[in-house]
Amino acid sequence: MAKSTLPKPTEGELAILRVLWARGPCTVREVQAELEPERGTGYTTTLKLMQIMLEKGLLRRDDSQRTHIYQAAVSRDRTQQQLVGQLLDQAFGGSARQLVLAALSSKPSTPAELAEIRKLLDELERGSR
Amino acid sequence: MAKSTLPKPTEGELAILRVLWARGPCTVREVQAELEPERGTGYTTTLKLMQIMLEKGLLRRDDSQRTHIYQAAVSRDRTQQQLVGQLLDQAFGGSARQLVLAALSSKPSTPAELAEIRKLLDELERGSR
DNA sequence: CGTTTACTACGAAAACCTTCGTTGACAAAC
DNA sequence: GTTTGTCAACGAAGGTTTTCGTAGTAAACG
Repeated sequence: MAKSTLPKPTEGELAILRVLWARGPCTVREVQAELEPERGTGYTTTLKLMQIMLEKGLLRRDDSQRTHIYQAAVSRDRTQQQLVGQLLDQAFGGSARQLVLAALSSKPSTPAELAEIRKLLDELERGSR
Repeated sequence: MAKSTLPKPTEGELAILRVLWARGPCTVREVQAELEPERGTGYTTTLKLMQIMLEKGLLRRDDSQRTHIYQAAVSRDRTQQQLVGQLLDQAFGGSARQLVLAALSSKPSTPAELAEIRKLLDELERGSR
């Protein structure tokens, strides 16, 4: 290991990662097309951001063709865990219970979703860990 | 209402809010003393940050005495909800279940804590919303 | 009083993030 | 082969965050 030192993605970077996680390897143009409606930024903005992310090690790219292909270098799960862990420390004093409470009350969950979370608890308790 | 437009606290600001939430109204010196070990920043840094937070509306202060007394102008619950809601959208596509999963696996929880969360679920289900 | 101490205010510097205009290279179309 | 369009690279500007040095001011003390 050695990847613990990967920087925390910024808001703009996270938007790009979202696209790459969902669609797999993409060109800048594809990412830009996906993001344009929601962010309204131009092509060069997205390009620049992705180049910076490459330098930071958040993305990888294949530049053997004229049109470069980018992909995420960090996994979704790992990044989500990093972000939530950080929030846990910074805003919740490490109390997972409080975080869960805030999460569930910030957005009304469907009963189905609550049931799923309950199932999750069962698994966690069983497998201890 | 009208407070929905309060800015999202930055990392440094959050550290200050943590202290004020825990200890109630404080002088800059008190906040600084609390933060110094963990952040290593000087007195004027903390002061400046708190002054900026005052401008942003994140803090209130009583300056009737020479030594000003600051307190949080945003509630802990509300801020936590704001932050977690944002993270939910930006990194979890709105899936509370995934966020809870990440939270619980990012830090091993004690069985006691798991039980508490379970109780929380019960309450949420009972009281709906 | 005059000196020391404690505190706030101000300004500026450094780092980072976001944005975009411009340029040059390459390829496809005519 | 020239024109037209697409793409990556570069650099710069504007904004925000974080940091601190310096200076001014009120209080405390002798």
